[in-house]
Amino acid sequence: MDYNKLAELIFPDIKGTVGELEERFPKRDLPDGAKVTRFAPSPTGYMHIGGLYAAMISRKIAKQSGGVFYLRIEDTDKKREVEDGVNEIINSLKKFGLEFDEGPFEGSPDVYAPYKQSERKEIYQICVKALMKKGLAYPCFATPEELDAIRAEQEKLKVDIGYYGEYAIARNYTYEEIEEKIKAGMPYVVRLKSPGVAGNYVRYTDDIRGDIDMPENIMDVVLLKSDGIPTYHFAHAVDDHFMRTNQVIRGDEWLASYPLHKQLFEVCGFEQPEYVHISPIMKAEGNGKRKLSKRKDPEAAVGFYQEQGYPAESVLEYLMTIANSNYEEWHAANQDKSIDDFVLSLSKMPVSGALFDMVKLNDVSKEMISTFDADTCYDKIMDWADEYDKNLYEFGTKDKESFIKTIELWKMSGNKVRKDVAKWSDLTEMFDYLYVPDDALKFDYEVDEKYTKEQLAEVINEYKKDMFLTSENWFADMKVMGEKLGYCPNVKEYKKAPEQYKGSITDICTIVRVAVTGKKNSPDLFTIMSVIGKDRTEARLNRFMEEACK
RNA sequence: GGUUCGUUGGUCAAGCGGCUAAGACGUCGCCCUCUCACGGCGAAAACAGGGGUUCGAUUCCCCUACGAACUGCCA
Repeated sequence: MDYNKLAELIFPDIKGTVGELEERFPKRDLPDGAKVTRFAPSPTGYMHIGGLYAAMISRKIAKQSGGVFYLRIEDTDKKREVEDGVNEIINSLKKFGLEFDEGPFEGSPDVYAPYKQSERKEIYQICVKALMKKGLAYPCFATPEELDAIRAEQEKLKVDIGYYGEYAIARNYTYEEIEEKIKAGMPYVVRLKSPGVAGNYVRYTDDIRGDIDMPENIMDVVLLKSDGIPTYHFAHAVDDHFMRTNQVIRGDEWLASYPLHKQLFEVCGFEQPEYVHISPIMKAEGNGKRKLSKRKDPEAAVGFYQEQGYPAESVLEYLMTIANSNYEEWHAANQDKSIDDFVLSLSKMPVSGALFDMVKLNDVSKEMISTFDADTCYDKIMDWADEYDKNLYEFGTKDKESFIKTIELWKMSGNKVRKDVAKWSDLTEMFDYLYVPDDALKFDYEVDEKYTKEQLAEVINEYKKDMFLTSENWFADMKVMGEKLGYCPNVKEYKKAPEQYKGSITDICTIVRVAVTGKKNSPDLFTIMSVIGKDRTEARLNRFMEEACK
């Protein structure tokens, strides 16, 4: 077979050469050890938390080595595409401080452009034509039905499933046969003529997993689909070569296709990038765990965390603790440094998938928020509320000063920091008594069953007589009042002889707290009452008498 | 079915032939304290199972079980 003739038959209009491409996309001029990494999503407009995780790691590896982090859009499958999906990806990553050095956006350097695979059709075809000239690619006219039949046969015989060896019927067509089919207008794909040999193994070294031996690829995979667009695998080889990626960081679902990718780079004459396969983020289900699923798990979407109002810093911080478990320790020892100063180590990444732990995220986020000052909180809250909580936004806009006061209230108790808030949506849930107007406020009083209604009423009635809202010695006054009613002013004393009292100062405070806030846990009660004011406090005490003491 | 990967407390995890098997979150208890918190101290809690190799295995090898990924003209 004259492969040149075949190549011209299939690609009469493709004139470029691989050599020209090598010149057009020169090697990057970077210092030794600089990593070129990329984030390469499909433009579905959906950001998965795992995608954010991968992007964070890829960017970090590039940045800490003085390299380049770029965005490439893998839009070879039109069915997946969503309008404006690209911008959504860029914007949502931007919110996490993950910006690209290059990509399909305004202001990007364009040496390696275009960054959308759909705009690189000719580049792929040049490469396929070159392969065909070398006898390493051929057209295949098999219909889906024929392929199904092959598969069925293979299943029956219990041999490897796929298009290879003796099953690769189109491999042996003569030029004349091919020409005839083409002229007849039969649709076809272009397949790799795999040089792989069954029984051979290839060794792969992964920074995370170490050495892995896998069978060499023997499949004649599809390189170009019938519409002339490349499959993922081929596009990966061509793009990562000509965009000069030298470190591919990707999910471990790609691990199994390493032998194919290695072979593709080899037949094309491309230098191999390094690969690293990161484990997915999982979710518990029943007794086992599974990958966070777009369809089933709302928390799989990055948007979920934005809606809930988790600061971007918190999410990143949590993801970093998953990526390198020594991060927490490092951060504790370097509290003045930022996450950008941490040096991520690929070899310390986990090998098996970690369960996403919302409780831990909350803890990380509480710590994070406790380090923000009130003004920073204000800005972040308003950013969030503008989109997700109009009432809160209005409150914050109308009276910034009192709003800041409420922030200080839940951030600090005296001079001690509090760590109640993990996400901004907690504000209206945990602190509804501060942020929700009284007429819209629903109290679900968290009263302990140990208190009788009469007991509650007695304390509230007594307290109403003099709410000492302006008192410097509010707590001391509370003690006096409690003592009058038979409650021990000192917790230690009370514990020594509980039978002598109705309760302790703790009970007095708890009862008033629940009456005013509905909750048994709150920041400094006195300050709360000062913030909401005397009238509202009194109204709430009355309401409590109505709703909880009868 | 085949290929490959994985399996340390409830969760995330250190560990790389010799330890009473770190730490973090969560849980529980105690202490501090002008209530709630914050903080401090402490407790319970783990090497999937079975064979080897070795003076000695959580660490190395094999098998089993369980889990995961891949096995497309989707990425």
